[in-house]
Amino acid sequence: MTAPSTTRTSTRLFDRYLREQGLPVTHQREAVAEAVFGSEEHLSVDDIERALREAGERIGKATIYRTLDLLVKSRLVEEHDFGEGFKRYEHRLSQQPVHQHLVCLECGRVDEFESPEVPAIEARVAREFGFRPTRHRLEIYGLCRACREAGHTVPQGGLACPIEVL
Amino acid sequence: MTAPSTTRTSTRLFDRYLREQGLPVTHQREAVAEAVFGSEEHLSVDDIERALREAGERIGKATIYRTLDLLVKSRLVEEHDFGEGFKRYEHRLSQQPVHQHLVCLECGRVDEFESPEVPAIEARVAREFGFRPTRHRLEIYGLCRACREAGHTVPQGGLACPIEVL
DNA sequence: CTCAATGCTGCGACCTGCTCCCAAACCCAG
DNA sequence: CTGGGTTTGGGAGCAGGTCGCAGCATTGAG
Repeated sequence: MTAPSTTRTSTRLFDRYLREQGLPVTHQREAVAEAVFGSEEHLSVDDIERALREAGERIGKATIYRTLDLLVKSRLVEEHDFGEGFKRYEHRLSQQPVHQHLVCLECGRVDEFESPEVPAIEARVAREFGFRPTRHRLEIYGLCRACREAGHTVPQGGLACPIEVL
Repeated sequence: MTAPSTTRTSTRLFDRYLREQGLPVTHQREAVAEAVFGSEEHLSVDDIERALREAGERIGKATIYRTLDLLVKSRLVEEHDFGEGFKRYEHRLSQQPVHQHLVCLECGRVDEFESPEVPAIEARVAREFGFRPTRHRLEIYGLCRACREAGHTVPQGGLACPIEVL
């Protein structure tokens, strides 16, 4: 694993968080943090385990899960669930703090986009429902350019228009 | 289970779908369909099993899952994943065909709202990324009015503003 | 620097949601 | 009604994720 200076610096931020919380700064925690900060992808736990193994680290999966919880609590890392049956993790440094996701149903590629409309939607809903929003997610699923140009299609095959069929 | 006429009518639609696909219309399939069409909630598989048991039906869970797949394929039912570790199912009759969700982090209550902004967002993203959208989800998580008034808060406790701390 | 106390680690057992397998039951065309 | 292909059900199996505990690393006090 290449560890450019930004990765190290990010890990220091996590170290600081741990100390602020009175938690021990352990080698394992730093290794997991480096793995996450060292990638710009949306990593599965499996990806993280593999990266650690390739870096020569031997860390139990329980520890990986526990450390990811801490990283999420520290707000340095965001947890995502794209409905694949497992979670993905993405660090929040060097990226727009708020962004939405574009998920390709064919190849699994995830792109990010900004949506300035969302805060207004949140505000309107908060007013109408007396709801206090803390976070949101907007995901668009479909075919990315590459898969579309490769001729892939998303299977549908349901009723043409179920509600009007009656 | 009370089965008002709309529920029955919905089940007929499903029967029609099955016949169109050359699939047998079985008692079990109709019972699962009735359970889903008979509720306005966002049902977990557990909810559905319970409803069937209360209705005196004894149906294996494999059959429930298989039937839910068919209901989703027929487009009469929508599948949701609110990040709880399991799926929820909601029928699509007698409701606005496109709507977004408001999920309370305290009590799990799910409300629905419309968001006319979303189609424009989809169109913009399609243009910018060469992406062909097929579906989307917009979910806002937070505290519903009742939980807010009951004094609940959502725990946060991370770095105040991690990125600027450096 | 040393040591004790605190709390982390890692292993494996466990849990949960969900899928697979196959004999027996069922649907439905003829 | 009968035959043949499909579905069903119950349990085993699978994958992601959590838990419990003995042993050990980190930390802060002295």
